[in-house]
Order: sequence, then structure tokens, then C-alpha cells
Amino acid sequence: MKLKNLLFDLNQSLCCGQVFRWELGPDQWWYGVIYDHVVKIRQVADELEFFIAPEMMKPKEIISLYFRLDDDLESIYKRITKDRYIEEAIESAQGLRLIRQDPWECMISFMISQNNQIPKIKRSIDTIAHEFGTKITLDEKDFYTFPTPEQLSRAKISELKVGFDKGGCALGYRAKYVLSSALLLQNNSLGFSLEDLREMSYNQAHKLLQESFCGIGPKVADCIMLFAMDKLEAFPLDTWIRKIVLNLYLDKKKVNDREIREFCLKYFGKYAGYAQEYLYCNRLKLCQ
DNA sequence: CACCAGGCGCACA
DNA sequence: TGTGCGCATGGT
Repeated sequence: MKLKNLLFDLNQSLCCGQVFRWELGPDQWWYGVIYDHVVKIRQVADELEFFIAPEMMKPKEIISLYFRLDDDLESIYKRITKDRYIEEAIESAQGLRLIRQDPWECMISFMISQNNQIPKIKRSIDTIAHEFGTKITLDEKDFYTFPTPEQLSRAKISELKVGFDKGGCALGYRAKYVLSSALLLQNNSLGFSLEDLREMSYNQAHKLLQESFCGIGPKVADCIMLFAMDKLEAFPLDTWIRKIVLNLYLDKKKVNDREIREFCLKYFGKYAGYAQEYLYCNRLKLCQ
């Protein structure tokens, strides 16, 4: 698939911490699961090469949808480049695109991310998929889809909670959040589906997520809004971003999260979420 | 052995 | 509405 003059960097997009289940093989191909398909993919200059299993009708469309290839990155850059910090962040991660994730997997992933570290988050999610997902084979290697709410609701709380050494998913106290969410959706007891949230306004969906599920606060809700609900104005405020924004833009003043978010939305505009991702990607440089 | 991690729920003012 | 504390587990 030719990207022609389309700005895109596969490695940057998969490495920046927005998705947890991609792995770079020793063959330098990326392996991952998009919705319910295994994908093997690599980028060589402006050529995007990929294989998908099981086979599907329009593979290019799922790739284009997942990697948001119709976002106009150049005009997004124009809108969010407000100063030299964000300019340098964009420069060093040129072509990074937000990824359009499955809402359910995204919700559980970021529920697990709270008070946790990325390598362990990845391992927990991989274990969940391995234990409760559906097996798909590509190149004689086995991959597992992220389990549906129904599949995950069959888990025992202890299987999710206890450590890897005991055969669990090491979710600790988050296990109850994950299992109760699976049950709520599997029973359809909320009166809405996660897909319905996509049709709502940012404020409505952001609020409803926190009211409906235990384990979702403002930050996790914002991750779901940004990474799965097409709400590009969402600005997830984690420990890194909070520190960066306070240091660079708010002169280290004592400002609460609501005010930080209001500032960022006003400052970066309707693509604030893209600005967040580029800042997060450069967090180590920006925090020193 | 301490201490912390892409936060959140809860108990209190 | 705002603040402080504890949290399961794994890693340093």
C-alpha cells in the first residue's frame, strides 16, 4: 500500500504508549491484533506492507481506519504548533498518528494502566488475551484477540487479580473493576453500548463513562475519548503531562486539573489530544 | 529493604 | 468542591 505523500510513521505510532499489544519481531515486522484480526506490518519508506489473518474483504480499509490515515496531519500540526516545545516534540516524532482503538479493549487497557507501569500493563493485557481471548494463527504463530465482555465475564476474580507467578494476570486491586465492567456490558444492564458513546458529545460521554464504570476517573475517561471515541479535543492528564504543562506553560503555579485541562484546550485548540500525544512521546526530554 | 508506577475510590472537611 | 490516604502487584 503506497502512502505517496501521506505523512505517517508506523514505528512512532506504535511505540508512543497509546497501544499496548504490538510487538516488533526479530524479523523487524510488527505483529499485533486489530479488532479481531492478526496483522503483520512494516513500513519501508512510503510503502506500507501488511498481512492480515483471517483474510478479509477490504484490508486496506481496516488499516486506514485503525491508523487514522485520513487525519490531515499537516493541518493538525499547524493548529497545535504554538511554541518551540511542541514544535520540537512534533519534529522528533514526525508522522506519529493517533490510533483508533476498539473502545472495549481501550477501556480495559487504561483501567489497568492506573498506578502501574507500561511493561507490566503490556504483560497483563497479553495474559488476559492469552487466557480468555480467541486464538488466531499467522505464519504458524499463535495470537489471541482481546476477549469480548462475554468471554472476559467468565473469568474468576482471582485469575485476574493474582500474580503472574501464580498463573494470574497480576491486575491486583484493578481486577474487580475489569470483571464488573465485563459483566455490566455482557448483561447489557447499562442501557447503552460503548459504541453509543461515540455519537455523544465529549462532555456527555466523558461523564457517563465515569458514572457507569468503577475504575474510570477523568484521566482514563479521557484516554477512551481520545483513543477510541474520535474526540480529538480530549487531553488525558497523567503524572507526566501534568508536570510538563505546569513547568512549561503555567510557571509551576498551583493549578488544579480542571484548570490545566481548560488551559490546554484553549491553548492547543480542537486537536489538543494530538498535542498531548506528542508531548507524552517526548516526556523524558521535556521533564529533565 | 524501601519506594514508586499513563489514578481512582473513599472518607472526611 | 476540595484534600489526603490506601491500594495489589511487580520492578528497581
